[in-house]
Amino acid sequence: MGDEMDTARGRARDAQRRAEQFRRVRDAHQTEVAEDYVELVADLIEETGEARVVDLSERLGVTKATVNNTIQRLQRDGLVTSQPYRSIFLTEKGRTLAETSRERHHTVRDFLLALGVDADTAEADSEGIEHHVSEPTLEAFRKFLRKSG
Amino acid sequence: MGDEMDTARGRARDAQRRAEQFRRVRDAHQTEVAEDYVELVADLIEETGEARVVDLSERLGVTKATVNNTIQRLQRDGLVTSQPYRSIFLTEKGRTLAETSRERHHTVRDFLLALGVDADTAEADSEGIEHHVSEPTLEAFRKFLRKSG
DNA sequence: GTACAAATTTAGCTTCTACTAACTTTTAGT
DNA sequence: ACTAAAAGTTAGTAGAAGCTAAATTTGTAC
Repeated sequence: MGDEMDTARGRARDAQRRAEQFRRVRDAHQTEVAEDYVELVADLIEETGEARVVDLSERLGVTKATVNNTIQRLQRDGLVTSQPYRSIFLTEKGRTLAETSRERHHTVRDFLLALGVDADTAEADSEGIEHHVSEPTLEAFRKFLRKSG
Repeated sequence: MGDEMDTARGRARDAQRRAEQFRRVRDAHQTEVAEDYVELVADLIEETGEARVVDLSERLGVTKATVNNTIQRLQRDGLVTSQPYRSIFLTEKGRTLAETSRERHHTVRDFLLALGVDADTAEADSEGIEHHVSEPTLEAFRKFLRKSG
C-alpha cells in the first residue's frame, strides 16, 4: 500500500468531512425560516399583543399568501397554532425555539457591535449569521463580550 | 397628528427596514450555492488539475444528478462552461466570484481561529457564515486579525 | 345593520435544490 | 479490441419558498 493510496484515502476522508459541513449548512437553511418566523411572532406578541399575518408579511417583506403558506407548515411542524382568520400563537416548542433563536441573534449582534461594526450593519449581518453559528463559536463571542464589556 | 400616529409611522418605517434585511438574506441564499460551487471548482482545478462532477458530488455531499443540474444552471448564468461528459471550467466571471468567495471564506475562518475557536468548528462555521458577511464586517474581521496577528 | 375596507385564505404557477432509477458515454484492465 | 466499472446524463418526483389574482371572512364606519 503506497503513498498514492494513502493520499487517495486521505482525500476521500477529507471530502466526506467537508461534505458533512455542507450538509449542516443545508440543514440550517431548512430551520432558518422557522427561526425567523417564531422569533418575529414572539416579538409581535410582546410588542402589540398579537401576531397577525399582515404584520409578519410587512416585516419579512413577503406577501401575505407566502406567510400563510409558511404558517401552515410551521403548524404542521408543531411550532405554532392558528385557527382560520385568527392570529398566530406559539406552541411550547415554538416558544423555546424563539427564545434560543433570539438569544443567539442578540449575542451575534452585540458581538459585532463590540467589534466596532456600525449598528445598521451589525443588525443586518447578524440576521444572516445567527443561523450558522455553532455553540462553541457563540461561546467565543460571549467570552469576547465579557472581556470587552 | 398625535403621538400615536408618529409611533405607527415609526413602526412602519422600522418594519420596512427590517424587511429589507430579510430580503438581503434571501437574496444571499440564491448566490450561496453558486459561490460554493465555483469555489470548489477552483479548488479542484488547483488540487487535481480538473473539476469533475463526481468530485463535486463527493465534496458537497449531494448526488451526481444534483451536481449536473446545478452546473447547468451555473452555465446558464455564465459562471462555468462544460461540454457533455467533460470536466468543468470556470468563466472569467466564475473565476472572479470564486476568488472573492475564497478570500471571504478564509478571512472568516482565520478570524474565528484568532478568536480562539477550534479548527474544526472554525472550518465548519465559516462555511455557513461566509455568505452573510458584508464588507464592513469583513473589514472589522481583518482589523482584528491585524491586531491579534 | 349594511356596506366597504382590511385581513386572510385559496388556487395555480415558478424556481431552486434535492432525490432515485435508468440510461449512455468514457475510461481502464486484460 | 472487448468488457466491466466509473462517470456523466436524463427523466420523473418532491418539498420549500416565493409570486399574483381571486375569493372569502372579519371588522368598522356610518
